[in-house]
Amino acid sequence: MQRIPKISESEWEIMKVIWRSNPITAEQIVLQLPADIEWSDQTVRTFINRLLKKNAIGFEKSGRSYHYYPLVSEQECVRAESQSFLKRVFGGAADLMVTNFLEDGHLSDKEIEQLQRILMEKQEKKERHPKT
Amino acid sequence: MQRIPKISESEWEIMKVIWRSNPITAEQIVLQLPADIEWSDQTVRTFINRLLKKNAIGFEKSGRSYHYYPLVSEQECVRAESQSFLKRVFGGAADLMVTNFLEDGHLSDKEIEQLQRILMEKQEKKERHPKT
DNA sequence: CCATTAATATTACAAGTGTAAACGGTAATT
DNA sequence: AATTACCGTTTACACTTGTAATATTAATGG
Repeated sequence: MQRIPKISESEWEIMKVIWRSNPITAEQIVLQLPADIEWSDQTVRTFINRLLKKNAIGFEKSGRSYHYYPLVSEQECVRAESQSFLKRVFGGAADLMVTNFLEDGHLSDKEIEQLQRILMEKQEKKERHPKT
Repeated sequence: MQRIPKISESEWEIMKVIWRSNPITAEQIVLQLPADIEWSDQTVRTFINRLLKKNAIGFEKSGRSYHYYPLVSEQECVRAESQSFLKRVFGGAADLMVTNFLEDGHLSDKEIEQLQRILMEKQEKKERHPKT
């Protein structure tokens, strides 16, 4: 049983809501899903149930309804998905991927400047901690 | 019928081979798959067939065997997958994604320098073509 | 020309996904 | 107390994916 369960596209939407605020009831999850998602209540509950089965979330009973909370962190899920994506599409080469994003115009000028700041910081940090 | 078909993880492996060299026979595809992939011939042919059905590849008959070639470019598939990944995991925010890759230590120092060069170039280009 | 063989095409089958409806129990309402 | 309304659980069903085995067709060697 691997640490991080495989989370499907739809399930990601549920998880994002739960990570944002938890513990949370099924009803609230439905309400907090992005407006462009139009799933029936039942559908949402199905996804919640599958996430329970996968041990991606847990719950505590509270009277009539359950309050769900994550059992895996967003951090680790993002990392796992990123690795998988990276491997599938770029054969694992992270620099290739980032380069592609830069070249392919996914990023606005403002975003590019932001990145430059981050890179700068990283560089400085490196210089202050040589070979760490 | 959308332009870019959805290509599964296994199918990506096939596509990568076909993009690298085409037209190419099924036999050669089997041979050129990464060594760590151990699929039976039949499995590979199944994937090839599914890609045909999806119109991701085409073929020309040549005697006994077919020679396959891509009908969609790697560029557009990479772009589609990236968009999908971005939307699923980062809610579409490309800068968040790149930042995450930087922060999360996926990149070596050398790669980071490389990126800085690319950003630099982009910046320069922008300055030479103001508001283009 | 026909049998052999090699390559493609069809079929199989379980697990995962998207999308719900139906069922069941418990709490609230009449 | 009986009924309703709500919430979670079970069941459903078609499509995709991973992983092949089997069937069919076409080319090639005799």
